[in-house]
Amino acid sequence: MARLSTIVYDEALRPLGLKLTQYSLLINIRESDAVSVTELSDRMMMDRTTLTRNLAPLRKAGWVQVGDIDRRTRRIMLTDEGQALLERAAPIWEMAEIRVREVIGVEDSLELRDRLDRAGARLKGASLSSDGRK
Amino acid sequence: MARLSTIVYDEALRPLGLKLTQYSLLINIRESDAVSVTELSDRMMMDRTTLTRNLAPLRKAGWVQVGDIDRRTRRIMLTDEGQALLERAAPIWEMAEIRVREVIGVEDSLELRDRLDRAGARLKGASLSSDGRK
DNA sequence: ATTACACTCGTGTATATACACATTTATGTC
DNA sequence: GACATAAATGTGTATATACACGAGTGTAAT
Repeated sequence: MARLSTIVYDEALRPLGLKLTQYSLLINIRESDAVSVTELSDRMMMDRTTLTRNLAPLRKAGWVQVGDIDRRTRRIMLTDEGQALLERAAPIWEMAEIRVREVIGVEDSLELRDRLDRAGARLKGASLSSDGRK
Repeated sequence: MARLSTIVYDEALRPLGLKLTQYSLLINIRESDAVSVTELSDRMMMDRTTLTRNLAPLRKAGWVQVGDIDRRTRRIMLTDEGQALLERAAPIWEMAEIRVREVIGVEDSLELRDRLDRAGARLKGASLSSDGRK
C-alpha cells in the first residue's frame, strides 16, 4: 500500500516538486503550527530522527522555518511560500485522492483510514521512539 | 500503514537480523527461484533499481546468490543459508501476523490484502518502471 | 549549589525507495 | 554482416526511514 500510494500521489504532486511525505508533513505543520520536533513526530507516527531529516529539504526549499523556544525546544512553522504552495497543491491533491479511491475501492478507503488511525493510537507510545531509554 | 507494518514486523524479526522488506524479498525469491531482476521487481511492485539495492545486503549476508543466464540477464536464488533462515523465521512471522491482525482488525486484514492485490494488478505496467522511455 | 535524572534534539550509519542516465547485450531488418 | 532498436541491468543523486549514540538543557531532590 505504501508503494501504491507513492506511485499515485507522487505522480500527481510531481509538477509541484513535492513528494507524498513532504506534502503530508507540510499539512501536519499547518494544522499544528509551531510544534516541537518530538510532538510532530508523535503525531505523524514517525521516528523523531526521521522527521529531522525530512525537514531538511523543506527548509532548503524555503517552505518551512524553524525557530527556538528555549535553547532545547524548537518550533516548526510554515513560511509564506509554504502556505502558498499548499494552496496550489490542494486541488491536485483532491484529484489524486479520487484516483486512489477508484483504484483501491471507494467504500473502504474511508473505513480503512479510520481503522489505521485507531491502530496507530493503540501502538503509540508502545514502540515508537528512537532511544527506548526511559 | 507502511509505518505500522514496519514497527510490528520489524520488531518481531529483529532477533533474526531481518527487516520487513528483506523477509518479503526472500519469500518472493523462494517462490519464484532463479528469476531475473526485472521480473522479480514487477512481481513485488517495486522499482527495478530499488530491488538491485535491496539485494546488496542480502548478498553480503550470504542469503542470496546471483548468477548469469546470458551476459545480460541474471538469475536470483536463495543460498542454503537463506533457506535455513526462512525456516527459522516462519513461526516468528506467523506470530507477528497474528499481532497485526489484532491491531488492525481481523476480518478486514484479509479482504484488505485482496483489495490491494487487485489494485496493484490494475496499476501494474501503467506507471511502474524506472525509465519510462520507450 | 550540586547532583542526578528526564527531556529535546541532532549525527553516524545502514537500509529502502525511485528517477535520470549510462552501459552492455540480444534481436530483428535490410 | 551492419545497424538500428529493444531489453536487462547497474550507478549517481536525492529523499525516506529508523536505531544507536551523543550533547546540551531544564528540573527536582538533596
